[in-house]
Amino acid sequence: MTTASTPRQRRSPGPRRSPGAAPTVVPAAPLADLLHERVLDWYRREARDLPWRAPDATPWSIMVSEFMLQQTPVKRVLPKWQEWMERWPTPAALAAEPPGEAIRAWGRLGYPGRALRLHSAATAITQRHGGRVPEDHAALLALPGVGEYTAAAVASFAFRQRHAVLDTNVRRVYARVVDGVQYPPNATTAAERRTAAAHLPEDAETAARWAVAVMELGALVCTARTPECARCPLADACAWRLAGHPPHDGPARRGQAYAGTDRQVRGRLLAVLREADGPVEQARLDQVWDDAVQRARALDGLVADGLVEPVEQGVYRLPG
DNA sequence: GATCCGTGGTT
DNA sequence: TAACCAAGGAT
Repeated sequence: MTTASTPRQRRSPGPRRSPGAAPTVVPAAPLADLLHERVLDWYRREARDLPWRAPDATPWSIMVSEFMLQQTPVKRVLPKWQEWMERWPTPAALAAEPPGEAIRAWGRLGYPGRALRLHSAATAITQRHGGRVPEDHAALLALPGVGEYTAAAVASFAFRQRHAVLDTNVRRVYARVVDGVQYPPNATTAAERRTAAAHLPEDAETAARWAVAVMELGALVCTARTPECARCPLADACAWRLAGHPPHDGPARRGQAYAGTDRQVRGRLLAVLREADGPVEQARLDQVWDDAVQRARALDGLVADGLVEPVEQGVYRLPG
């Protein structure tokens, strides 16, 4: 649900503190306004200088960054995003090439299905939206590979709309500051959406800055393992800190095994196809994994997912 | 709602 | 070192 049409909080034009003045009486302004000022001030000072946040970033470049950043760290995305923007500066440019080129250019970012969906999204944008990334939240959500988070992120970051942008960083900040727990639930809950909506600034532009600022706070200060509360602008208001940093209560979140899984096999198979110029013989694919049953299952899965295309019996390539 | 889907850096 | 973590999405 978008929060754009359901403003839940007033924004009273109460007296502002002079910049730099120490907070004296906290309840003077609504709590939310105080949090906003703190985080926005912090963001002004500490935000990373990321290219997709630059004034000349386009909605498309922002959307590409969001796809790449789905489960992949900023540091690894940066060089690949630069390459993509030079090669495919518009959705139409990407759509004009076969999907296999997107998969190849995705390199080792991981989850290559994202590359395929981004190519599909570029095609849809070119065909259905005149080559321009749609501003409408529902239209964004309808694009392949665009889910709740990405739709809100693009609408907020690119089009300055008022949406709750709930990523893992933001969820962690709210879990700590508001709920007083170390970690958010495994899956996003309705309660979390309500919390995020309730803390969203009224004004759209302010909401957009708040969205990226809270995310940045979670990424740089309120980190998963070793939060640096000493640097946190919300430290004195954080329920988790005030409660003495109680450890996560409940079952440990199960780590995702990788070694020996189909995913690892798929990764190796696709790596061979990515690095090859053209179609690849079965014999070359057979070398990446001993277990023939698992190997065949992984290859079938790649074909079923549209990441690999059978050319003829025993020959495969990236989709053309 | 649980599982699957890559890859590499950090602790 | 094994486990954890990283701007999620689809089924």
